[in-house]
Amino acid sequence: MKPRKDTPYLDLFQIIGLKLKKRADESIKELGLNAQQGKIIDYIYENQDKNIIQRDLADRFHVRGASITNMLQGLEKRGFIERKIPANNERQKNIYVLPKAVELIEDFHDSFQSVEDEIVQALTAEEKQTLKEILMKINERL
Amino acid sequence: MKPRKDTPYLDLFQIIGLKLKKRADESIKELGLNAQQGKIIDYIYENQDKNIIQRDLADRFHVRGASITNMLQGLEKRGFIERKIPANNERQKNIYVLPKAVELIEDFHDSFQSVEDEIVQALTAEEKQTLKEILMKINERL
DNA sequence: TACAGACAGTTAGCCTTCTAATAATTTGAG
DNA sequence: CTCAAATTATTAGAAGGCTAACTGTCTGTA
Repeated sequence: MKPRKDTPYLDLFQIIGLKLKKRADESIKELGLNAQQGKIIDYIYENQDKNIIQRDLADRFHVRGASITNMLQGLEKRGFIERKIPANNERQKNIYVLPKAVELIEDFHDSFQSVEDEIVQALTAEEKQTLKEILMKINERL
Repeated sequence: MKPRKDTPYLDLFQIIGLKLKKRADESIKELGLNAQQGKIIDYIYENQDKNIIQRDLADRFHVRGASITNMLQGLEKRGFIERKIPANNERQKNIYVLPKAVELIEDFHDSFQSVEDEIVQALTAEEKQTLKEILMKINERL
């Protein structure tokens, strides 16, 4: 007899996603930011030499442009980043990390790395490899 | 040379989780609810004979009690559910699905099932099995 | 058995995301 | 070359999550 409802993959991804979000937020809370803000600062830092604009962040993090506007306004007000309108296109804003945020980036890496380790700690090397391949396959096709 | 930052599992889980949430919301939007509301109504329906209370929903869905209060107030106001204080404990509220919501449950199942299918469509039977085992292992230890 | 602490639920206020509408600028097709 | 359409960013307002503080009820221990 089949169960009336059976979506184990959807359920597992949702629950694991929620738990990871909470772990990640918790692990960098002491820095006065949340995980999403940490990820964004890190991404800006790694890419600020490529003239990234807000649109790029929205694409990379799968959120709407309006959400990026909100987030960056907050980070700018608190002195973590700055935005400059480039000379060649007045519609856009290039984004740069300020020293106050650069100081935190190593801490972000440590925090995210420790959450990463929690995910895979119980897996064998082979399981880790298999999992990564399958997740990439799913992500590509979704 | 190692990359300065490398959290592929955390990143993949976050991105896949976000994409799935959007797919699921989209797939039941026409019913006037979001995926979380659908999941909750479905769960109440399956368990209303077991005298579930709000605390149980908070645990099952990994959200705070206050969020459940909010959600259920909305669903009650719109006539999808009702809450009754049981005779033996005036602190609690038992939760029941009303006919207006029961009608939708088959549609929820179809919608969630189609998102489920999207997740695993590109996988072999063996990959599906392996993935489920690994996800369950990760979820248990998180 | 009385009452301190635990437990269930609610409220208020904050934060982050979303959609829809809007403004300003750039692009490209005719 | 021009102007309609596309692009980038912003705002306002709604929704849903959170924490902290609170009310009311129950429970167990001294």
